[in-house]
Amino acid sequence: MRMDELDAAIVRQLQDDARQTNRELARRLGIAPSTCLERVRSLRERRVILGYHAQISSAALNRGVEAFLSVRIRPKSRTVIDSFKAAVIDLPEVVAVYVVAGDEDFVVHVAVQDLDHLHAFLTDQLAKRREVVSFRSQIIYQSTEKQVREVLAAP
Amino acid sequence: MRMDELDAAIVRQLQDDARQTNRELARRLGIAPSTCLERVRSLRERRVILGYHAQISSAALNRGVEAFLSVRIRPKSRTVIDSFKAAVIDLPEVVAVYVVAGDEDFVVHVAVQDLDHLHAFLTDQLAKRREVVSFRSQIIYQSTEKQVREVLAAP
DNA sequence: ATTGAAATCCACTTGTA
DNA sequence: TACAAGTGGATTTCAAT
Repeated sequence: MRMDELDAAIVRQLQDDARQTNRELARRLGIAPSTCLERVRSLRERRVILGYHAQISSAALNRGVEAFLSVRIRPKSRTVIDSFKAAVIDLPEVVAVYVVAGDEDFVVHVAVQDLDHLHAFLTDQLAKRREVVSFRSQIIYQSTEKQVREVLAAP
Repeated sequence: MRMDELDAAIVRQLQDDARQTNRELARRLGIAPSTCLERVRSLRERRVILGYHAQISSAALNRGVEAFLSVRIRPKSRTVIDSFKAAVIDLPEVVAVYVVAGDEDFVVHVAVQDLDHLHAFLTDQLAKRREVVSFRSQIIYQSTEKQVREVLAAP
């Protein structure tokens, strides 16, 4: 289950470009294509690589406005938490749901076409729920995402 | 630049699995492989598809603890905003940086090995910066991400 | 585990409508 | 714009180390 330097390099490469050919990947790492293929297969089986996803322009999907909504709910019982999470993730405006510790209980990442739709979502979908005590909005002006590199364990 | 139903279907498929072969993709959509290839190429050229990325298990990368840090800075000048953003994105603990409107100015998504490292990051890296007025932490217990589907424009 | 070689499969181009 | 067929190249398997 442990990752060596080669696994880490493969992971870095595939995070950067998941569609590069196996040959190209092998060449960059200085190993044989068959070895590379076996490594990648193992990483998938060990659930180090969880999947391969195309990154899509939000604007092209007609979702020009994104926001984080930090939501406080009550009561904080498992059933209420689970049902809120399940209901919210199914809404088409929602991109991601995070259960968090802090002032609020959830962070909901939404992506909508414009500010009107954001407002409509807040009032018609979120505020209407009885378990929602309060929420806070953070409209996203810019976002920068990075590759996640392995943290080396102490030797 | 406009997307039709076929483009939307391709985008959905590649969000789900970016490594499926062009033939497989074509078969699912009921079109010829050459047609499919041309469509995908066009989507890349039009910057609808921005890239292809492997999704990696945080735990496998030795980053078992994730958090959102909402940060207030001062002054809110462009130079300070830009330099804070540039400095923070380069820190290895940081996964993503969002410039936001709301109570705070930034949301910083971090992924670290454990709570000790989170605390060290907050005190040694974040709180030390002179432009940081205050911040708020939300530790992520669970996260659920979704596919983003196209919002259809009104006909 | 890693490899080279063989066999299968696919990407990409071209030609046609 | 869509398709079918062809070719060069890639993926994948496997025997050997």
